[in-house]
Amino acid sequence: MSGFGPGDPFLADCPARLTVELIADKWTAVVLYGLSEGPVRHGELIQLIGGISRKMLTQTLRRLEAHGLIRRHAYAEVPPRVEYELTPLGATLIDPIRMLTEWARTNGDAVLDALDSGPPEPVARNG
Amino acid sequence: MSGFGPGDPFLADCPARLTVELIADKWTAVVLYGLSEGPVRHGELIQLIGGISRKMLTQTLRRLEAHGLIRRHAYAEVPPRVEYELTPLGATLIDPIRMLTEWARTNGDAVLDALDSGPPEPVARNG
DNA sequence: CAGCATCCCCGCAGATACTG
DNA sequence: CAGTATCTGCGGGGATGCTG
Repeated sequence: MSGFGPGDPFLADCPARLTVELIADKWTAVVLYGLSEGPVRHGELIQLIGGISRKMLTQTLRRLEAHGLIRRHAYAEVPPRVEYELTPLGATLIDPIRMLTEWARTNGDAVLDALDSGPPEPVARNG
Repeated sequence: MSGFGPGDPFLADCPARLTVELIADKWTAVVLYGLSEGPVRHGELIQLIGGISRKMLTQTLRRLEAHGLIRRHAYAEVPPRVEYELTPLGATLIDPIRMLTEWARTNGDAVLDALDSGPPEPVARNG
């Protein structure tokens, strides 16, 4: 069993794990998606996304910037204006992310139904 | 700006957020991927994935089961044998996940390069 | 407006030991 | 072998206040 090769994505210390851990964050995908239509300001993202704190947003943006997925543009104005936009590299991640949203749109209800249907066994799973 | 509609995926309290938060977990995608080729035992997953603790694996499996993405099969044998497999619903998530791995395979190096290139500004981002 | 620093708490996740 | 229970720590992440 396990037809996975040693260099197979995802398992063990393969390159794909990097990406997963990059995406496997509450906000990463959401932020990237928020930038998918062009440059957006910090404050706009806050409202657009909804539910994210300034701290988490900045943190996420910094990480994405460090990973080369987005670019930061600070304009020397008052009041300050800072825009973020996808890099070409970052833009390539939008498609995969969009697939996730498509999946959600299609199967979201099914997941919710499963959740409602209640846990198979209340407790005591041994044996 | 923001050509996103109110019901648009990802932003605010849209359905896609459910999926993101489902996937936005260190192990969810990895476990699903591990099951993508057929039923796998608990212990096999541990070794296959590498780095996950029994506790986290069980926890992840339970959640996926609750969400209707995987199914649990416990065989009344000694020693006990338990297999997990994707449900049809869960199987539909493999494609999106695979896209992520494809992306990683293609762009993983670019991300690592960006990381090495160092942070744009060492410190003091204000202004 | 954007961002950093600080404080603080809750929960994730590892380690360990026990049961069926 | 599979799973649970308990303890513990570390860090994620919110709230707040200050700076440019």
